[in-house]
Amino acid sequence: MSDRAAKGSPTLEDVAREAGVSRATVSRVINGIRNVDPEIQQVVRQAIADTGYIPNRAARTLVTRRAGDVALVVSGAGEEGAGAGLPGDPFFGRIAGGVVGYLRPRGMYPVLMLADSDEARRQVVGHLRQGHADGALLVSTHAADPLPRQLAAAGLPAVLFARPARPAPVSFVDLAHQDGARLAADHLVARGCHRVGTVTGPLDVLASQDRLTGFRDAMARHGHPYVPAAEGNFTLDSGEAAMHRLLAEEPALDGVFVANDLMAQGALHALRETGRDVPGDVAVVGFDDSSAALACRPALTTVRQPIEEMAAEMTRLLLDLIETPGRRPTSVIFEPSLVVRQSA
Amino acid sequence: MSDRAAKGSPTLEDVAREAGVSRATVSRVINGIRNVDPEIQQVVRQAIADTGYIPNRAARTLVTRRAGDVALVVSGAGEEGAGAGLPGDPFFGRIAGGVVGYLRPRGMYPVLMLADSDEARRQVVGHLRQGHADGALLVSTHAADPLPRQLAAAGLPAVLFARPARPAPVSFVDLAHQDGARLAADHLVARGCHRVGTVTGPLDVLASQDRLTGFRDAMARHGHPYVPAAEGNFTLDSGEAAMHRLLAEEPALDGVFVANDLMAQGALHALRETGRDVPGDVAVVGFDDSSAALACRPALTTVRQPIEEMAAEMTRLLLDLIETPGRRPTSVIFEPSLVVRQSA
DNA sequence: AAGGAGCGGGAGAGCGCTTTCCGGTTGTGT
DNA sequence: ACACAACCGGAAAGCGCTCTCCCGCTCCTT
Repeated sequence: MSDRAAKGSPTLEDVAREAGVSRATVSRVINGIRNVDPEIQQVVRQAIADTGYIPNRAARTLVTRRAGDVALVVSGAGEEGAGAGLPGDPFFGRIAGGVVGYLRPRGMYPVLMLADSDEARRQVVGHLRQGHADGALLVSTHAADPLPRQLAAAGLPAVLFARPARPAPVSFVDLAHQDGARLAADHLVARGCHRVGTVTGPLDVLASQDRLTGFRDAMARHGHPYVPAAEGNFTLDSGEAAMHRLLAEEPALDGVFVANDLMAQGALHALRETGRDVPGDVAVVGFDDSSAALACRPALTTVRQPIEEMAAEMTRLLLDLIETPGRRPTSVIFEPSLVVRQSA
Repeated sequence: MSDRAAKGSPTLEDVAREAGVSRATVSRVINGIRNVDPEIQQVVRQAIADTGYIPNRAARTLVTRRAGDVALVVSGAGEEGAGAGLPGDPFFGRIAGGVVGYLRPRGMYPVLMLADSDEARRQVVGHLRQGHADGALLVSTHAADPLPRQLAAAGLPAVLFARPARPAPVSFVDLAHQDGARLAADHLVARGCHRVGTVTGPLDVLASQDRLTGFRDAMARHGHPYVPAAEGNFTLDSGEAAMHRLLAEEPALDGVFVANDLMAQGALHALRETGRDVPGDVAVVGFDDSSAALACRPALTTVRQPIEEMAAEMTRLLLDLIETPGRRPTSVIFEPSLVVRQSA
């Protein structure tokens, strides 16, 4: 122990010598591959403990060609467009939480990468190919993100959060946005709202489109063929502005579905400014069940996305893909649920 | 090209053959170490381009004993205590943003690790020692986090975000919390507030203590020997409750300093509920300049922490430490600034 | 009783890279 | 001119691990 303390951490070789067996045997014990005499196993384990041996990841990766962790790529964050992306986006934290929650019990960790420019995307692909990670979890904030294709072209396993705008043979998880919108519509109608509008997200985002069409379809089924809509871009300010526009078009509005909670918070401000009571005069339903929903007064009734579970599933799919490279792309769609609070 | 396409990605050997030089020379060109004849360099670069060579990270790590990335460890997130930790904490996103911003130009990425239990902490230390990362950036949400010491004991380079509760020979970055509190006090006094109180963060957190004492000291210098305080735990609800308590003690309050924006948002709710106008009746100053500050109506006047810069500096310190192992611990303290909006 | 299947263990060949050591060439000082 | 240094490129030794062979043993089969 004293002699090898000088030469850095112990290696397999050291353990083997200590246990009086070969490197191969120690490796087998560690990796639980093939049968090894229980007695020898015991000796080896003792030797491992005695030497304080810790396997060297790089050496293992070199021969197995497995890095043993995955990349969590946030694409298109800082570029022009909606939310601030990574910073301040509570979404990101929840996704990361779900990913880490699934990975950790398996002794893996995500490598965080941002791809907010073409240059950055190139770098990300390059690093993945260097073996930094075995695959990528991709969260695109942009509709036309080229990264999914680039990853596919490089033959790198990848799973997306949200269906890609341009169809591609890639696995993904997503939410049944239309069903969520329907939940909101049903709730507003059940409350007795007659003049209902909606504040949408940026319409170049699929999720926004789905929420809008889902909402309109559901309202149509309830006998409301026309639903006024104002487009926002998922930020609080844009929600406030959109709400004002909606009120200008339909001053007698008594119910509104807002495509995310942050904009709903802005809508609440607009409603208060114009002297309307929520939920007395106007009922408001948000989307996401983010922390913003609880920060609102009145607290927001909202459509919940099970982000953490979705992130965990996304991770599961990726590990599957890494495990079985030939596997065909899969998609898993989650069902949203309505969380009723004070605003509607 | 055709023959080696079959056997996976090209290696140094392939490039060397293509360029008609030895592996060593190619390696030297790639790493820019020692002088290599410019002409040969050109040939090698061409060969690299032709073969589409990408260096294998594991092999490089194995011999250089450098992983080439760092861990971003969030410690004590899910455990009992204040904020939800990672999920939903906008802080985390901003820190991550600052870290990635500094790392990316250097071709590095952070590995995200959560340490929310003793078991998890053990795992984190283990993985770092396996060579997963060369050092750790540690964000502790808990006062008495054992991780800094464990890392130090394992001889792993580490830099903390925020001064550790128990003094330790570790580098860290922090904010001059007292100065921030003074900024708030000066502003409130300048506005003509006479009856001023404060909502503090959890007092087992150093930052909370500093903000409180800083605020009290500054108010004392302005001739206000006593400042009523109510303790919150950095959540919106706790801020609202604390504000109510403060109002009970001092109904004629005309100014309040709240130790973070989220609680300030709650305080705003309490003030509105009790029929007080902000800033007319009561001026409110928050802390952090987080996204919550902008979500408030009126928008929050707040003390800004340059989180991104702090995170970048933290990263710089860590890379320094990795570069020069013997280096002594350093600390860098950032100065806050006041962002004046509508609430005060 | 003899042949073969099955199993547990060791030897050793790499995985792809960096880096020391060496030899040959060219430049420099006296 | 000659010794010496500086410089550049190649050969080769690993870094620590996995995994394929291979060998010797036991045990079952016929």
